[in-house]
Parts: sequence; C-alpha cells; structure tokens
Amino acid sequence: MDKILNKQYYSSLSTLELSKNLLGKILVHKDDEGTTSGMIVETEAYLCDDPACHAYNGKVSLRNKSVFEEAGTSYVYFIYGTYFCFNVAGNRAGIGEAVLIRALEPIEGIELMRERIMNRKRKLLNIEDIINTKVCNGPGKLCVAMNITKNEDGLRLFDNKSLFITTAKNLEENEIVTTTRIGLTKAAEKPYRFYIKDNPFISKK
DNA sequence: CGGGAGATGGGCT
DNA sequence: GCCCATCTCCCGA
Repeated sequence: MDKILNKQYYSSLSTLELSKNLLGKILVHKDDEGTTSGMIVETEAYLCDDPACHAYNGKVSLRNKSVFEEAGTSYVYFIYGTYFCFNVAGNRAGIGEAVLIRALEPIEGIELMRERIMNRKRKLLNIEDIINTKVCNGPGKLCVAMNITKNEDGLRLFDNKSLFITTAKNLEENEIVTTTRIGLTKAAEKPYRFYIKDNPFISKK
C-alpha cells in the first residue's frame, strides 16, 4: 500500500536529490469536486544560490514566504497573470529552495481534470492533448487540472489530508534524464531539470 | 514543422 | 512601468 511521504523523508534529502526522488511518486489532491492524482514525471530544482530561484537574495515577502518553510511545505505562486505553479519546498526552514512539479501522468479523476481544462475562461484547449489524456503536461496546466491555487500554498504535505504525495515504485538511476530548465532567462544553463525517460506525459523534450 | 506573439495580473525575485 | 519558473495559436516555410 502506498504511504504518504513523511516529514523525515522530505528533510533527509537535498533539494537536488528530492527533485530526482519525487519522480515516480504520486501527487494527490482531494477537494469538494473529487479526487485527482497523478504520477510525477518531470521536476526542476531551484536552489538558494541560484539566480532563477524566487528566494535568491534571501528576501522574504508575502508571495514567496512558503519557499523558506521546512521541507515538504507546498509553495504555490501566480505567474503570467494566468497560471499557478506548484512547488515543494526543500532543505530546512529558513533556506529558500524548492522543487517545481512540471508534469504528471494522470491516474485518478481524469474526467474531472478534462472538465476543469475545458471550462477555463482563458482556454486550454489543445484537443489532441486532451484526447490523449495529456492534461497535466506543464506546470500551469497541472494546477488547473488538479485545482491547485493560492489556497494550497503553505500546506505541510506530510501532514495534510487533502494535498499530499505518496510512495510508489522506485526508479532506477538510468530511467532519469537530467537536462537544463525551461522558460528561464536567468541561470538557464544549469542542469536542474529531471524527467522519466521515454514517458509520454512530460511537458516537452 | 518551428518560432514568435499575445493574453493577463500580482509583485517587484 | 516592467518583469515573469506559461500555454496556445498562427504564421511562414
């Protein structure tokens, strides 16, 4: 039986290790509309000495405070006036590091995910993707599909009944591809993006 | 096909 | 005012 990842799990790994280790795990969100879940297939690491990280320069604001919380805390932020991105804080409290969840392979609640994407005001309607159940292939899109918003910011994923990550199969090192991050203007060359080799649900090659 | 532009709004990363 | 860890559409080839 899959178990909810606990506090010890999150705090025992470095943020880079956590980024790789979360691949293959299951993200679950339960809310009024139902349960959605998916296997994490793509992540990116953001470290505290990294110009692309929201915690770079150490300043804590209302927006980024969750990235400084203890490992295993959710950090959700709003971007491009349209989307949310879901991260898991890494390292210990006071150190601003996080893992961005970029893509999921849907498991539970696929119809609900489809509905949410179809019903959006600003449309997310790549019909080919929706037919192929690619409804979580990107950080903004998976937040729509799983209904993750600012309300889900700052939750302790190891101690929460509606939003958490569970164990699943462990991946071999050779199933993980390491490459550069996507969409950045700063520190774009760092090899901090990880995804499951040959998995069709990643956001892009 | 690949590249570029546009939508859109909160926080100044 | 301008930036942005996005996504889709549309254009030219």
